[in-house]
Amino acid sequence: MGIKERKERHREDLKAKILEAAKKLFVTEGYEATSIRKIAAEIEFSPTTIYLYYKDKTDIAYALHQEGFGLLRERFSALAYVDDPFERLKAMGRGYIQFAIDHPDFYELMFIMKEPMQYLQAHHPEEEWPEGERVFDGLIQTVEGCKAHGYFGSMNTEEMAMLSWSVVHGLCSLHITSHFKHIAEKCSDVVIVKQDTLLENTFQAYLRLLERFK
Amino acid sequence: MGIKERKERHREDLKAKILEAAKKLFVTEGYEATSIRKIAAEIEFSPTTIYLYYKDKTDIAYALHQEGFGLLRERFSALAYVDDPFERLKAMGRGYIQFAIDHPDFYELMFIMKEPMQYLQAHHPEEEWPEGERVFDGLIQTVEGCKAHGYFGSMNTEEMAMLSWSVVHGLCSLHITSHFKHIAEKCSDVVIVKQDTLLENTFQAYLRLLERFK
DNA sequence: TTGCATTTATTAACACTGTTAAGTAAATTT
DNA sequence: AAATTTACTTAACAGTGTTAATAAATGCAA
Repeated sequence: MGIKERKERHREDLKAKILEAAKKLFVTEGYEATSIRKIAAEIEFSPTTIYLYYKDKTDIAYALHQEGFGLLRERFSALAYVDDPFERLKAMGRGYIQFAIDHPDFYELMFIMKEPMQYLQAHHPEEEWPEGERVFDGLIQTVEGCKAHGYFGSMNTEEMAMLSWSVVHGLCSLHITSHFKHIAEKCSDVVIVKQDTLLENTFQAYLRLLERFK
Repeated sequence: MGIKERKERHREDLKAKILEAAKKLFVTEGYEATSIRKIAAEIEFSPTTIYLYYKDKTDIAYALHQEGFGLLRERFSALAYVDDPFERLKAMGRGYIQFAIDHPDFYELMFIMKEPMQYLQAHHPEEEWPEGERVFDGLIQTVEGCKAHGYFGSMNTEEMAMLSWSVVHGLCSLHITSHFKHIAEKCSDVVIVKQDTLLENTFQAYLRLLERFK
């Protein structure tokens, strides 16, 4: 009974091809400009065929959102071997920021846009955002490790993780939406010139704050 | 020569009426659902008339963005009389968070969406986002006051302001885009139940961090 | 007051968008 | 060989932002 399997394979192939085309358009032209019709043209199928493989556009958005998390995890995977948890926490923060700079469109899809989360809520209400949880769990464990090494004495682990995430996300989010750019000129204290270093400096200010807790 | 003035008044009136209609739709149905045609129907004009008063849709987005900043400043104005700068800083943070909870759609337009900033860049490249700068200046001055009272000893003022903004924006942004909701369940340490208190608790964790600097 | 010019608003249209219902052709099963 | 399922397409709906061309209202000079 290999026919059914061959068909299933073919189906998976086409689904992957659609996503590949969507990704290509998304990376080069952004999410809004990535229309169903353009994806269809890219793979030389009719637009309605897309709907046989993806429920709607938010479904594709979520699939791309998952791709983005794959890239982020790839970056973080190298940090698993950093033994000192505080060093790891710092490196995670830098890695997160660098990811946002390197892949602003993916970052937007993963942490700024509503569409992927809307899809999750609408079509899989039972599942709890596995991609996000997986990364957040890594953060929780790192913070836990920091506590074991004498950092953040009285602080709640989850709150500390949440705070660390909020800091770097706040920075990345304001950077990507170009809110920073319009405020950065004010902060031209000779030192701060490049926008990226403003991100780094603010993040380092946060780290200095944390180090006080040793 | 009062005719020209009367016309100008009439023109301003209609421009205001358009914005009022846009605001009404925007608040009740969100930005995406606020179409030019709907705004036009609301004020009983043809859709193209809108373009005689606003360049394009991002122009309207920016006008609403300004309205939002008016609301935020209104909230902050009451804090000008809080003498202790650290108390003021804390209150500003809480006020900012509460604003995001009370007016999520405005918050989105002000700090998450790209459209208003795009309009600013495209049509007024010389101006430097006056709304944002005005609020940020208030923050800078408050941080400066904190330093004068012995807080944040060695820290750079701008970096400290940036960090404070990033923390609260990170929290609000993740809250509004409903990224928190899908992670919050994991943090159900008996204590943390409501999502809003998770925001408050994380913010307080940040404040505890800051207080160490006294 | 009449005729002309300017301002203001409208109609019609372009080029798109996501999405669905209905129809067709090919592959598979009976 | 006939019937049925699967895979895909065509046509269409209902909307979007935006612009060019046109009509109506207004102000001003003769």
